[in-house]
Amino acid sequence: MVYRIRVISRKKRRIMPSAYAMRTPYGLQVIESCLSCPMVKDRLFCNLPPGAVEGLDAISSSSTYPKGALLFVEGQEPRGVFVICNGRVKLSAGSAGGKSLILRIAEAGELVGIPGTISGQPYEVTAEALEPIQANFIPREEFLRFLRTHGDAALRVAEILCRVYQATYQEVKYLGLSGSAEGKVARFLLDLTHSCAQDNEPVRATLTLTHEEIAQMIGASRETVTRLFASFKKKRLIEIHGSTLVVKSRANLEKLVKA
Amino acid sequence: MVYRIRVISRKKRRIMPSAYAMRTPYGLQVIESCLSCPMVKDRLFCNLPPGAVEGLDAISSSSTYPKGALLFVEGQEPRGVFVICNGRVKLSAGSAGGKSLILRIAEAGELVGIPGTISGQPYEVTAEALEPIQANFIPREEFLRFLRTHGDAALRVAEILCRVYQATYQEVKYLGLSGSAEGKVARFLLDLTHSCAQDNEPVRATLTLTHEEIAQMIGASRETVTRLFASFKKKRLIEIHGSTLVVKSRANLEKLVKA
DNA sequence: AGTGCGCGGTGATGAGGGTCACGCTCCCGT
DNA sequence: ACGGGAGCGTGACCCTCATCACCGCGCACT
Repeated sequence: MVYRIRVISRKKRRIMPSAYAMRTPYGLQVIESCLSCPMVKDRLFCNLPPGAVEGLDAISSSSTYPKGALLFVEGQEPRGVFVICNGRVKLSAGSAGGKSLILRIAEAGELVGIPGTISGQPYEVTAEALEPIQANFIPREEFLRFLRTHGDAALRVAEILCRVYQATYQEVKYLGLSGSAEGKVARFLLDLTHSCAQDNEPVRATLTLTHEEIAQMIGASRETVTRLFASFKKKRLIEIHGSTLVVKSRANLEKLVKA
Repeated sequence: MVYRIRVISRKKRRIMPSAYAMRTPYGLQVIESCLSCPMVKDRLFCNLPPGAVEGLDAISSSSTYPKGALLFVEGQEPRGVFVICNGRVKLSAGSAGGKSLILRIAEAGELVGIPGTISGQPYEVTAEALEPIQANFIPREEFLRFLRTHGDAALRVAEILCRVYQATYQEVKYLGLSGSAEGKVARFLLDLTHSCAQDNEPVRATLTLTHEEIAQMIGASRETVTRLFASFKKKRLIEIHGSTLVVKSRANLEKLVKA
């Protein structure tokens, strides 16, 4: 049950989604404010009264980070909140003993560091850029002041917090409710292809995480993940070609989750 | 790894904290509104502008529930939010297969069911009264309308959501980061006596949960909890007299957590 | 080309802990 | 008084999975 971090160093990522690739050198500010760029997932602050978005723009500053950069680390005093413009950010928790657990992967449009920023408690997780990313930073005090004067934005933030909570809750179900490692991997694969609804059609997805990272997400060892992937392939449940994953039978995977 | 529910029926609780004991028959409304009664932990809606609390009073209705009553169950459409006036409420998640996992125990003054109410997603957990309780219910629509018109209350709700998130995050650390069952139980005991700060003085606490429930909180089997309690007693780390627990050495327990 | 490193794949091994199967002690209801 | 049920205690068994120790591959350097 001990998931030691085998490698501490920055990982070279083999798969680099070209959409996110940053051609600019580190530190160069490319977009003035990405609050105005399309927020793919959350659309956090749209539908706000006129003036609100401008107010946000005024207090936020955009910058880029190289792969492996740490936006903040566990236990740090909360400085503020980050809005991810593009790229993905890994949120993980460590423990004394070198174990590490990935809570979620934040994607473009998501907020990172809100719980700490709202509550004033130290950041509970460590945020690391999985790729070169661009993000907006909003300092805590300014953000809180903004929320106090824009009640509807506060409600929006509450909704976002719900989503963060939901993700964490998912993690709990991973770790606690799926009895076997087999069930966890199965559930992970189902979550990956969650968006595609049809039940028994083969579903494609892109596997952007290493076995090691998957292991840290579901609370298992790297070897177990490798072995179970092999086992699933043998059972014709999945296929893997390069970095694309094909789920052949969602129904059968679901059976494994329940078992 | 399968924590089957051995017993489904309502449990008779041996320890009944007299402070919470309801002398009134089920259904009788005792206090008109408990929003005005002391909110021990959260003090949720104090410091709000005049009129706000009254507005909340107007849309909330108080009632009592017997031990074992379900405020809501997992998967249900969110009807609204509950404010616990006294008594404790168990929030748990089940899985197909009879497994069950306790996420947290909500106490007097806490809100129950907020994530669902805010986000509109079905309740993710089941809320069951551990004792006869009294609670205020605020319907979803009214609550949202109230938040929209009272921005500062929305911010307060965001803070409360943070706390809910924190609790869930704790749970994740239980399940994922503490390698052995021994570590989990040790961490649980430390959390129990969390408030008492001194490090090596014996600390007293009241054990209100059964071994089975503790097992469900930390993701272990009932037998393991029993065995580890015995082991800790043998190692002079703790003592148990009736329902009171004495932690002799927090420092040594902390060593076990790290291991 | 050579070398290093990150990553995936696999076998052997062992222990931790889940499960089953009991027995015991309270406490409650009748 | 006497079930009966809920909760605790404990022994035996055995399966899962973490761990260690390898190897091979491919990419990115210089």
